[in-house]
Amino acid sequence: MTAALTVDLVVLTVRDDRLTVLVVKRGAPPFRGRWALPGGFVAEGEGLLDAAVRELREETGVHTIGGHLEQLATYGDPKRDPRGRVVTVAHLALVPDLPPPTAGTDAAEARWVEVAGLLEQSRVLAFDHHRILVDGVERARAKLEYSPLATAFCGDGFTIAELRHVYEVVWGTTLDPRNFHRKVTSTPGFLQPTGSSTTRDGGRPAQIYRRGHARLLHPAMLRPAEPGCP
Amino acid sequence: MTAALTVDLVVLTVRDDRLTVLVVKRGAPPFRGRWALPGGFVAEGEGLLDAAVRELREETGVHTIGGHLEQLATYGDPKRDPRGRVVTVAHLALVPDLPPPTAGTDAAEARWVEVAGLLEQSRVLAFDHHRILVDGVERARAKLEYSPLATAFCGDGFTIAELRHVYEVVWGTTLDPRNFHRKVTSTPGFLQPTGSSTTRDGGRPAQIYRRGHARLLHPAMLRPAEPGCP
DNA sequence: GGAATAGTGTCTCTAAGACATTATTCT
DNA sequence: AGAATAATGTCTTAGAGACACTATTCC
Repeated sequence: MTAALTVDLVVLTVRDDRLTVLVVKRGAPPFRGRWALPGGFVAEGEGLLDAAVRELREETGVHTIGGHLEQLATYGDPKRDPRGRVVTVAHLALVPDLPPPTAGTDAAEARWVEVAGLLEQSRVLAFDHHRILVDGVERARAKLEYSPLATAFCGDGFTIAELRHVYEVVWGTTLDPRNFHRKVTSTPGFLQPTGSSTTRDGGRPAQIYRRGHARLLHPAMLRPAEPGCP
Repeated sequence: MTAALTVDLVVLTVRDDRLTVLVVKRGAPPFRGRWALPGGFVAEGEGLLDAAVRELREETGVHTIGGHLEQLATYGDPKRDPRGRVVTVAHLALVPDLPPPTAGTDAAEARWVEVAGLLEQSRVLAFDHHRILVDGVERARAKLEYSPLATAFCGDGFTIAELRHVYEVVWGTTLDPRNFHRKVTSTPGFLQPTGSSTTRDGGRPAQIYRRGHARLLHPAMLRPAEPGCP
């Protein structure tokens, strides 16, 4: 069987103490005027990841430099698109806080929206994008546990407090600063000291780190158990 | 862009103390006569998971009852298929040891092959199926750590020794029987006692368990660290 | 000096790793 | 009785959680 092929993007960042996702207002039918995840058709002779990078740049002006981009999952329900058989390969991007996105060609408007609200209202996003968002957020939360990927939310250099803030916002919990400090500094390859430190008004300056070369955390940093789970 | 859409399957099982994968000998070009992962085109109006279930049954006679089937990843390199643009949604299936598969319509032959050998020889399988196999095996190994999915390799009722054997074969390690026993029986929801026990010649009978209702293990059962990793 | 933030130290408890012993069947 | 396999128990140690203190900057 032959199908139209698109990529969609769950682009997450941490802004103003909130986990936010990039959404665009659709400028063309179907779902014209509705909010949706950025995405679009894969071009001839174009790889899937390449298409995701291109769509992200074209439609929103966001570049993934310094961030992280990976394939999330593929959604191919026969009825997911009213136009016919459209299969989408969803991708997950984690990026540092960036200047407000600029809407591209296909999108009437692009903006950051708090994830929490979108997770509640399953009818806001077009197509099956609510499900894709749910899966993307869960993937991001899980990946923070066993990979150093939280650094993708930070800029090039960051402090341990900033990194901890990322964990707290993505997981929606609070973490003990001292135990967190011990954990991340004792995990080999997680962080790389730069030697420099912050300048700020009031308070001791903080060491600035870069992401290390580790790709997996051993042992993992588990998020606090859900209340009522055990 | 429009593309042909297929599903491919990494079907793993534990046979004769070996992790084995189901492969078929291709009965039609391209790669006619070469070994490949089972799979085929998605039908009109058919969901991706439905297509995977159907192909598994059609092409090999294997049914996934009692096992596990999930989406693995999607492979869409423009050059991955000489026929043109063919995007495949790979799936991962974990099944109990089953009677020898029967080749279906598209396949000249179907058989179980030890994974270890295929991982070494990256040129045996057609298309990019070696890469898909690598990803599938790694996914399976990782999932045993934080999910009770090893039970999918066992039949309906199984002993703790059988379950441990699955872990040992999939991970390629040996595990301490006593610590393993303590771990799986103390993790809530992992196992469900049936009350019955095995009958065998020589040796104390073993309790028979069924898979519990837990879908995630807390805390995870980590495989022994790779030598030279830390 | 005082406020603010960064970093270190200590105690406890859970759970994993290593290892010995007891229990229940069969021949 | 002896072989074979299942199940339980103990000691040690690594690491997470809870919590108090010291350090360095700015005003």
